[in-house]
Amino acid sequence: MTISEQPATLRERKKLRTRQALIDTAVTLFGERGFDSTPLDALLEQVEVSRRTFFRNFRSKEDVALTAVKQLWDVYLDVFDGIEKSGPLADVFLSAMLTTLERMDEGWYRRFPLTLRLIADSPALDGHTLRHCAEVQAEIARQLDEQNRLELRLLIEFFVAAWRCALDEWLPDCTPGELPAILRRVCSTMNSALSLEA
Amino acid sequence: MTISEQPATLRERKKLRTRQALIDTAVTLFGERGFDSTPLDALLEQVEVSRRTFFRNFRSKEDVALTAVKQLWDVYLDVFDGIEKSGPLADVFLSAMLTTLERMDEGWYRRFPLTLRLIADSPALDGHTLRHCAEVQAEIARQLDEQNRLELRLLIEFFVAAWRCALDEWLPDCTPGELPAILRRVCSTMNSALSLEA
DNA sequence: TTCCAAAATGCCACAGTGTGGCGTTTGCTC
DNA sequence: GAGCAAACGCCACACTGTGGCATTTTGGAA
Repeated sequence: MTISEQPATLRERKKLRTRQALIDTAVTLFGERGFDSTPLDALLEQVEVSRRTFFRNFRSKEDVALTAVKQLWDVYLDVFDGIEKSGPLADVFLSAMLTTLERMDEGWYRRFPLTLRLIADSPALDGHTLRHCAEVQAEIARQLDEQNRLELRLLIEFFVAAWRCALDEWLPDCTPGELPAILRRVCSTMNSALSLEA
Repeated sequence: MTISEQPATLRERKKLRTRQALIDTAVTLFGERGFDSTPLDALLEQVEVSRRTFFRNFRSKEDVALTAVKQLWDVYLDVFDGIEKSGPLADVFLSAMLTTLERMDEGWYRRFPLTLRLIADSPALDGHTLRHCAEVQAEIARQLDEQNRLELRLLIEFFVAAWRCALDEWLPDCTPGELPAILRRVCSTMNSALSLEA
């Protein structure tokens, strides 16, 4: 599961409920009417919250649409933090992602493909996602801070690139069980990609 | 040189002059006062053009700030289109960029470092740049359309990642002559990065 | 030189996003 | 039930980006 904490107080539960309603409604609504062509007010009206409350929960319109992506990387950073780092780092990055994928719940596997399609259709969302990936990469590098800064930085870039490639291959079907296999295949292709001939 | 065409007609020269004034003023003004905290009106007032004319020349506030980046990739795509593709593709990508760097003029080498600093300070600009890189990558892939789609896609991702790493290493000094050497060094590190151990 | 058509510009109004102030409601605690 | 703090809704505002329309400027041709 991503996060299954049960907040004791009623107030926090209520707050979480509207937050979740905003997330769910956003993905479906933007999916139906398009992200760019759907005013934020349409979402607020449907969930029945004021703009003020929305912006207390999310930084931007893009933020709420990309919640599934952020959740994934949050879990990834958590998994990566607790994983044993030995052997080839590329394998560590990969197995951390495989573990992460196992932790995500069914709700996430429903929302994530929808989010990917939103991203594919909206340059603004794509830019936001890439920027978020960059932040995650910086965070990973911070955790590993070693001497081979350049090689480490490159490897992180390569892995995230492989992940995005895997998502592109997964996008048409989006069968949850196939994603790990696709990611493995893409990662095993990395070496031969570097020596590709024209 | 990037583009040194002399438009015959006075009208086009005038238009290019205001366009160039917008570009130059934007980089310096945003550099002084920050991209996010500088209203577009400040730029328009300084160059003495209306908002309407600005948006006929540029798609957005980010667009004008990132002109140097777009110019680079425009030249790169042009160089890459005419280059001989033989041997390791990674070398082809690298030499195309080296040729591109030789083609850029002094004005560009003055604006480009300023632009890089703007990007480093503004997440919005960073997102726009990454998105633009993605479009360039898609264009390169389109030119090469072969059978090994996955390996090709990965290699392109890796090269652009290496380029961004090189820029990060170059950013502190920004000595124009050092960039090719840095890029060569980063590219030669790609192989060992993949086999990095924890 | 003069006149016309096209292009470029400026002005105005509007939609949409995001922020801050401020009063009001709601839930927590005693 | 009373007091308190958190969350909320309403309002006004700044900024970005778009479209309509009148005006000026320029290129070209009579």
